[in-house]
Amino acid sequence: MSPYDPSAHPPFAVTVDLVVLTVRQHALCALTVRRGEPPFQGRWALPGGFVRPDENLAEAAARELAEETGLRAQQPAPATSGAPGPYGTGGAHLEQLATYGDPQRDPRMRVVSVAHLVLAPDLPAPRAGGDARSARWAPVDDLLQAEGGAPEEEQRAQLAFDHARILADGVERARSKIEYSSLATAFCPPEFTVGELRRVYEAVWGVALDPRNFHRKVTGTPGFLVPAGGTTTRQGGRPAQLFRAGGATLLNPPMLRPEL
Amino acid sequence: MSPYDPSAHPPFAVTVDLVVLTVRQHALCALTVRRGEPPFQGRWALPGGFVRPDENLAEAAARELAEETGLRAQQPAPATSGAPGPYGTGGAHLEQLATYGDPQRDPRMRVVSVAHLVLAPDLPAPRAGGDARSARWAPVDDLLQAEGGAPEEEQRAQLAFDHARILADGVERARSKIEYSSLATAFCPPEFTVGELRRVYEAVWGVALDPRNFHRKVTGTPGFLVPAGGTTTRQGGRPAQLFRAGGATLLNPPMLRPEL
DNA sequence: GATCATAGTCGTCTCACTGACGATAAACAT
DNA sequence: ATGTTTATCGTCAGTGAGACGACTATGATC
Repeated sequence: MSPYDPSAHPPFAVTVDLVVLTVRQHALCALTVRRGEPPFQGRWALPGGFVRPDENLAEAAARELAEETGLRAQQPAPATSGAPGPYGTGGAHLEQLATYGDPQRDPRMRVVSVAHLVLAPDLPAPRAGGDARSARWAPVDDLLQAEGGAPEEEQRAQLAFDHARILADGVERARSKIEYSSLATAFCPPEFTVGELRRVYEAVWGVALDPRNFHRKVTGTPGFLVPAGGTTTRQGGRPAQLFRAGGATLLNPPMLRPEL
Repeated sequence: MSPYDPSAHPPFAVTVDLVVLTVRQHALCALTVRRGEPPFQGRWALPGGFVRPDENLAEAAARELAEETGLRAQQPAPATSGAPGPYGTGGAHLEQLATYGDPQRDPRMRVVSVAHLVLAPDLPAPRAGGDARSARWAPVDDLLQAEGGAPEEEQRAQLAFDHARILADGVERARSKIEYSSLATAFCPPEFTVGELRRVYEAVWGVALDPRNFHRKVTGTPGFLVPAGGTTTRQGGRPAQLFRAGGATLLNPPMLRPEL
């Protein structure tokens, strides 16, 4: 077989799917949209859509993100290559996750989907997308525990296509990445307190962390947090110092996730 | 725009490219093949090829690996999904790396390439592929330092397409992954000594490690290494105990890569 | 207004682990 | 016999994390 023979390549559709995560009310939540047409009509799915001929994968993901959530998505910085990696999206973090291309993953045709991971602060309004499809935030625990041999009720809660696995992979990526990077700040507003950042870690990992050790760790890591100058009392209790994300992206040594 | 409209999707070609790494003579090397046709005729490139209609991405990568290197590639275990992750390939480790889909990355048509990373022990014969293309192992340092504004000689050494970036991403993945996983054993034969494993780390990271601390670390991590029962003197010096890779895949705490 | 609840911040102690490095062991080369 | 090479065991000091005590500053409640 000769590689790159244009007449030989089978027809593929290429899409981007989005795992958009945020932390709301102490729970890690993912954005889901309700499907308006078969297959999986009425079921929830991850937002996504086709890659257009003139855009790269990151641009397609940013465009879909803007269309589905209204999240302002700045263009991926240099865009000189299709390489993965984080690109700024006006507050939200966007990076390529993985690609899913099982022949049977879409019953209608051969679809290869390049999944992207988005980490966003809790949005003021979880508005639906411009194309009138309804959207909602759902706790990832609810979305994922519906897997396995389950009664009919849970059947309806299951995500369409292979989106449950994509979501699981995205959640795992987020869980491991906040260990060794400053990515947890992507879940926070521009200014936040140490306690708010700690609650992000607790929600993403599903564990309780010691406030004192956490405070020592994050304030003691150079470049992780920079004081923003004010204090806030929005959490109740003693006023807390406000911080902004520092320039450092890598945490060394990493934040340790408690066992079990 | 209606998602999943079959008539609306532009024609994409989907390929897999392979970053095949091994350690030979104290250097991290990558497998490259010489291109026999334009564009980039005569230049070196990463092995790869089209995904066939009836195979998933992992299967396509394993098939290309077998075709280009003769490496026996077992079928990815359950293959119930197109999800990324390691699958056994008869000694060599195979995992999805990232996907590259810039509109201009191939001058002939829109090609989306799902790159995979393969870690293999030093092969007895670096044989060329079945399709008569010449193949060779090249130190990744040579392949990557050819980047940047360089004289004409280095121009010829540069990899075709965006393969230099794909290779760089694969090398970085390997470098970081041996920190917190037992993946370095994928570069070793079934039975190996602590010193051989240390030389793998030294070659991949490009640093010198203290033999005594390294020995303490790897033998003290439960499940990392299991004694194979014999000794060998193939490295000269005092005979060394032979080990096999243990069941543990995650190293906790991780092996620390020295600064700079 | 005193008390309580809540949350933030600073310290202390101990243990695990790492990096630096000394010392010994078992092979081969000369 | 002696030196060289590589493997393996031990020691010691410093860093950082987990456990947890103590104190502080706010709002809520009696």
